[in-house]
Order: sequence, then structure tokens, then C-alpha cells
Amino acid sequence: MINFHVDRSSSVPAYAQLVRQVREALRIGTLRPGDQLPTVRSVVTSCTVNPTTVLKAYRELELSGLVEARQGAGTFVTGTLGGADPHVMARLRGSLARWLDQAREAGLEDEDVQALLASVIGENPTRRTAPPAPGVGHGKEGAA
Amino acid sequence: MINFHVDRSSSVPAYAQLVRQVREALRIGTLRPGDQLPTVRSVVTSCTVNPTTVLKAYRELELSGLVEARQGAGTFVTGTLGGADPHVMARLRGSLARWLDQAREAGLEDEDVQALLASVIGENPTRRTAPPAPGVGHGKEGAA
Amino acid sequence: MINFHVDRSSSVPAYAQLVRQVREALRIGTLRPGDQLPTVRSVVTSCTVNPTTVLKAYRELELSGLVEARQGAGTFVTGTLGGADPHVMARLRGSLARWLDQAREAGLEDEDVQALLASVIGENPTRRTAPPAPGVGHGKEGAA
Amino acid sequence: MINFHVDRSSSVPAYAQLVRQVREALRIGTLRPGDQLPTVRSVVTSCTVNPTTVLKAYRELELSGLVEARQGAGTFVTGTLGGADPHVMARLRGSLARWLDQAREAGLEDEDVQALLASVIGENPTRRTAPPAPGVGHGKEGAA
DNA sequence: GTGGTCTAGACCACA
DNA sequence: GTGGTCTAGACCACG
Repeated sequence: MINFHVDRSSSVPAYAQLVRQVREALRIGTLRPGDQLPTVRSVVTSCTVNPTTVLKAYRELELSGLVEARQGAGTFVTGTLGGADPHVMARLRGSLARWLDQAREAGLEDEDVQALLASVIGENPTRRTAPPAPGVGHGKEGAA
Repeated sequence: MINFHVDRSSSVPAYAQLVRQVREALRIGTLRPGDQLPTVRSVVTSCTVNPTTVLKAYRELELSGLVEARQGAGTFVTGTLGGADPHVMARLRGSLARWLDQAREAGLEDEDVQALLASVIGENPTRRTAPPAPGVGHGKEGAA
Repeated sequence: MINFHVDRSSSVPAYAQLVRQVREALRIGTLRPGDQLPTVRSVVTSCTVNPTTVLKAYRELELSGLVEARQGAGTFVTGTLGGADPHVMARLRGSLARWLDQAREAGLEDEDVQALLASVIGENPTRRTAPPAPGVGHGKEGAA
Repeated sequence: MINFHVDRSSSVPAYAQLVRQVREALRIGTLRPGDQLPTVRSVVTSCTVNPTTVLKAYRELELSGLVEARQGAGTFVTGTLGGADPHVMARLRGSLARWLDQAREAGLEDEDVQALLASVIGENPTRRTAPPAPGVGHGKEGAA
């Protein structure tokens, strides 16, 4: 079961943080179709946000076809994202973790690391995602 | 000279996107003390935002001591962030770029990559940066 | 400019009624890309609903790519639906209107007429739309 | 015997969908006084809803005098709606079906057709049915 | 003035 | 108890 957390001091709206966390979990495989999301009420207590904020996040996920809310039962994952091979994912994750260790030994903070990745991604972009493309998908969450 | 771009469909406020881009540029070294930021007017035309939006971003940067507005001359970088050794930075950047190539060859999209980094960072966090202790793995929401 | 109205006694949620009216207007061509939707505040006064209700409707339309909200400017149509030839549409509309006249002369009420259409549509369905198919699209609004 | 179906993704409550389907069947004549409604148990299995949901629908129909529950026997139709001449009804149904064929040949989807009817009804409304006076053309939200 | 987020709380639909 | 809708009102971001 995914464990949400919201950073109230962030300029990213709370509901968008929740949406993002679900999407990330779907991408890295920690959330799979059939899994249940935390109940609205549990998120309310664990993150001290308002029920409507959670509802808004869940609703947005539902409209994008990633989850399904069942009255009286809960909210469940129905879609997938990324869909890369888990083994490959794990290998890449390992090598990235080693790189992170080096970066941290060199004194880089998390924000440095994120900036670096954003920069490297932006340098030779792959037109597989949709950076400035305003299509049908979401395009919410963050711009660097 | 840094080249701003704002994503209007992002949930991150336009002014915060500008702030963030300056901070990232400072972190990765593409912006250094003495460098000039684009004039408000040029940002207005290039990003089609309102002058007050740009002013708000610059004011916020000035308040955090990173830039300085000189009447009639423009806005100039006066502070630094991260301050890692440029050579080390370049080396890390190189290895990260190679990792990115692998990831992309494996079919990962940009969003996958970002999710992966967020997850790895969250797994063994360094308490040098931000506030919250991630459960599943994120700690990447943006700072304004 | 589309003119909303909400039936408070309907079991269809107010926000869904608004969404539906926009979608219908897009289908019959009374709303086209570039057109502005009524401001949230004007809908609030004309339909005596809460701002958040209107926002919710507009947000849903935005997520489905049909409209775009521009801060400080308003909400504008950006997508289309149906896209049938306006002339053909007008001709069909005419013949349907004549049929309606007959039906009413025969004593049918509006609810009869709607039930009849629902029945005829259900009898020989076209698999162009998505009646019980839960795909990516909305699927909200009503079931007969 | 009427064959219920509920669309769980609809914003119309499940019980209201059942009520509506009975009312429509009464209007178009597929359900007549004396006919039996499906047992609660059968609806539960065929639509995978909760017994209380079906009971709520049947109770509402009973309160409006359309059906009558006979202990141990089932629920039976006792009232009528619309009451138009069946022959006229059949004729109108036929001409509507022909119109539908034309519309579909012209490429209209079901949602287009529904929007068109709503628009035509709203244009010159008969004040025999519901409450509000449409501006653009709808008057079709459903009543439970 | 325009859209957008969040809160607090009431009430409904469903299992 | 679970999700869902609506209200009332405060405050923010933008033009």
C-alpha cells in the first residue's frame, strides 16, 4: 500500500503531489493494477489534508483512467504507466543508486542532483514524452 | 544568458517556474555570479507572461540573496548554490548522461527516469536538504 | 456564449450537468474552438451554484482536453467533438424537428420522446460510441 | 421481463438508473400493468449491485404508484406512464428509427444524436414536462 | 476581475 | 465505513 506524504511548503498543490506520487509508483512498479489506494479518510489523517483534497486527486487519477473508485469499497488501480521490464528497471535503478552515492560523496545535495538530471534530460531530449506538447494527457505536475 | 520557458499547463505557478530555473542553473553552474538575467521585458515577450509575474520571481530571488537588481542596468547574479567543484560536477554529469542513454535504450520515458531518481533519493535520504521523510519514495515536489 | 442552466431536482450532479451542456454544445456546433465559456462568477450568479461546482466542471473539461483555462483571462474552448458536417447536421436537425412535431401532436411528452430515442438507439447499437466500454474517455453523465 | 443494466461509471446513482429504466419501459410500452419486475436477487446477480440498492429503486417506484410488491410473489407493474396509443407509438418509433439510420450514415455518433434531440426539444419546449427554460438548448438531464 | 487551491462541514449513495 | 457532491468562504496567481 502506497504511503503518501505532502509537503505543505511546496508550491505544488497538495492534490497534485498525491497525483504525482501515484503516477511515480505506477512507473516504478510499486503500484500495480488491482492494488488498493489508501482510503480517503486514512490519507486525511496521515497527511492532515482535507477529504476534498484527496478526492480531487483520486478523481483526477480516475479521469485519466489510472484508478477506479468503487462506492463503499475503496479506490483501486486499473491502469499502468511506463510498462518497462521490471528486471531492466531494477538494473537501471541499481546503477543509478551507485551514481547517486558518488554524487553525494562529492557533496551534491538532493536539489543539485535533481537539477543535474533535469539539465541532462533537457540537453538531448527524447521525443517520446511530451515536454511542451499540450496534447490530451495531463501535463500537470511540474516544469523545470 | 539563461533561457526561460514556462509551461502554462503546469500546476506550478509561472513565477515559481522562473525561480526554479534560476536556482537549477546556479546549481549546475550554467549561471555564475556576475551573469546577467534576461530583462523583464525580454522574458515577457519570450514567455508571454505578465511583467508583474517576472518581477515577482526576480524579487523572490533577490530576497534570497541570489540576484541583485541594479536600476537601469538589469538583474545580476550575486550568490551561489551548491558550490560543488565544477570538474567533479562535469564528471558526474557525464556519467549520468551515459546512464540516461542506457535508460532510454531500455525504453524508459523521461517521466520514468524522474520517478526512478525520486525513488532512489527517497530510499536512502540525505538529511542535508528538505523536510519530509518519504515512505514510498519521492521527496521531489519543487521548492519555491 | 453558451447559457447554462442547472436542474437542482435532477439526480445528475450539478457539475455534470454543466459538463454535459458544454459537450452537447460542442457536438451540435454552438460552441467552437476559441469561444469563451461564461466566467465562473457569471455561472455562479446565473445558476446559483457554488464557484467550486463550476470550477469542478471546467476542470473536468480541461482534463479531457476540450477547454483551456487561462489565468486572469477566462476559460476557452480548445477541442472539438463529433465534427460532423454542419450542413448535414442542420438537415438532420430539421427532419428531427418535424418528427418531434408529429410526436407531440400524438400526445408524447418530452420524457416519452427521450425514452423512445434511447430505446431505438439501444436496439441496433452502433459500436462507434462506447456504451458499456469503460475506456479512457469519460463515460460520465447518464445511463438509460 | 425487463433486463436491467447499470453503468457504474455514470454519475447517475445506481438506484436511479434502475428507476429510470422501468419508467422508460413503461413509456415505450415494453412494460405493462401486470408484468413482473425481476426479483431483487436476480438484479443483484445480473448487475452486481447491493440488494439494498435494488430495494431502494423498487420502493421509490412503489411510492410513485407504478409498481406493487406482493410478499413472497415478487414486484408487479400496477401503473402506466405516457399512455400514448401503442399503434401511434409504433409508427413514430419506426420513423425515428429511419431518421436514426440517416443520422448514422452521416457519421453521427450516439452522443451526437442525443445532443441533437436535446437541442431540438429545448428549442421549442412543450411546457407539459419539466421545469427550466433552456437558453442554448438542453433540457435533458434526467429526473429520478 | 479571472481562474485555482484549500478548508470545514453537511449530506447522499453504496457495501 | 467508503467514495461523492455541494456549500461557504479565505487566500493565492495572473492580467
